[in-house]
Amino acid sequence: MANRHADTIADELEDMILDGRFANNDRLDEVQLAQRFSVSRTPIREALQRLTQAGLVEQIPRRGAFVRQPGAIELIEMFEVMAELEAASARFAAMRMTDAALGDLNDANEKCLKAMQDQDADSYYRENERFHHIIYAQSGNSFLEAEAKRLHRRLKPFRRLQLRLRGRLRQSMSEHESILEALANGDPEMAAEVTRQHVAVQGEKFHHLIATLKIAAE
Amino acid sequence: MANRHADTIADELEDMILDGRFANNDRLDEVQLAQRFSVSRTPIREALQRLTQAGLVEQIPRRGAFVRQPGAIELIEMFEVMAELEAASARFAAMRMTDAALGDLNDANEKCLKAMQDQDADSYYRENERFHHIIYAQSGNSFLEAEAKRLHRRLKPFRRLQLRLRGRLRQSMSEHESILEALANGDPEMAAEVTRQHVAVQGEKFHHLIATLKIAAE
DNA sequence: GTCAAGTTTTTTGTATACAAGACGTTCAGA
DNA sequence: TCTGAACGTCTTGTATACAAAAAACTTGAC
Repeated sequence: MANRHADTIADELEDMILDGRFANNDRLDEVQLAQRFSVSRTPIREALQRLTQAGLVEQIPRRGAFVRQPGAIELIEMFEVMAELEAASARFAAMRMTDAALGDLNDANEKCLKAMQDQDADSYYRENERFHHIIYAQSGNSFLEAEAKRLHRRLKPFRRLQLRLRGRLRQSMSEHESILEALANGDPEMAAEVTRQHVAVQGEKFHHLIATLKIAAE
Repeated sequence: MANRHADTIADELEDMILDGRFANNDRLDEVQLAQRFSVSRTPIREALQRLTQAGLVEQIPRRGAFVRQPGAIELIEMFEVMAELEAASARFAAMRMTDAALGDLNDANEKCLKAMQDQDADSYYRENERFHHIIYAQSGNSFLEAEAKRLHRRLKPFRRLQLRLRGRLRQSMSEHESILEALANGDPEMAAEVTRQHVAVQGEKFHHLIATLKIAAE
């Protein structure tokens, strides 16, 4: 986007935070990071600014930058919004998408199915992501696509978690089928509703998961 | 958010861009801005980074920062997304909102009506904004509220434009009534649908407006 | 032993200095 | 006159220097 160093540093830090390599409220020391990346504080500060804007970091004046992992409530809220963005994408896609794209979507879904049967988690994630990204793109609304991708990426590590729940994968596949059907039929309302449920249930599953973890921790 | 100078400078520049005080593709010279704000380039650069993240400015490596006014297509896309965010807010609000908030909403709407009768544009804008912000807040989803506010603010100058169209104000008021009714009845689907239309029509009106301007310019 | 005020030490925020890439200009050659 | 390459200037990106504010530590009184 802008400069070379600050740019790549921001990306790396973003990955590190999203991968959970920092605990919540960890302080990101500028000089430490500068040494770690072998640059001065300037590009580090620019990177931290970017992460702050992205909501991954909170900067408190004269205090420093702290990683800001979303809490349970905020995550549920984010899943709710994600469900709406996906539902909107699907509604538009039902009206606007090309036959070629529908073919791609089918392809992604079949590969998802195959990955599930092969117990190939990495492949499943990749194709599942492709499935959803195709829908965003086929909304015919670049702005919506960008917003959906942004939030999708933000939620990525948490989606991974909830997919571990027993039976969730199979259920998810069946939901994909319904989405495909609605899109193929060009039924906007159905596509929106089915997609909303598909994503919303992820949020709920996630909720169950953390509730379970909390109980287990007691 | 972070530091004092860069912060206020970013806000000022944002206002200037949103107010249309810069033409599209205007280059924002760092030293010029630094002199203008009586600071060094450092806080200017931080401000520009923020504006870039907000989508108001495009930074091209080794070339500089350019103001990036959204084109007609992008604006229509943004209105489409705004309609979805508002519809989602309204759907949740229909299920979650308090009686007190419903009263506030009624109050805002009545003041809108009065402002329209008084031809008091400023007052109308203020109360209309309050009306919508109440709905965001009553979605019970802080994340959604924040996203809606962000986009709402971004579209502000363009909403102003389209409201100048003949008869739009009266129509807008009648749409508000429908929204209120759906919310009062606690009907999520109706609230979502009516709200979506209310905002979507703004996008369409805006489209008409620029089409008209284009014709007039020929 | 505890609390508080003063001092030292860190750390952020800003200014300035320096390096390197992009653009414009000029001058030579066809 | 047009093309193109070398030079010079300008601007961005990064490093460093400095100032101010906050945190941490010391010291003294109770």
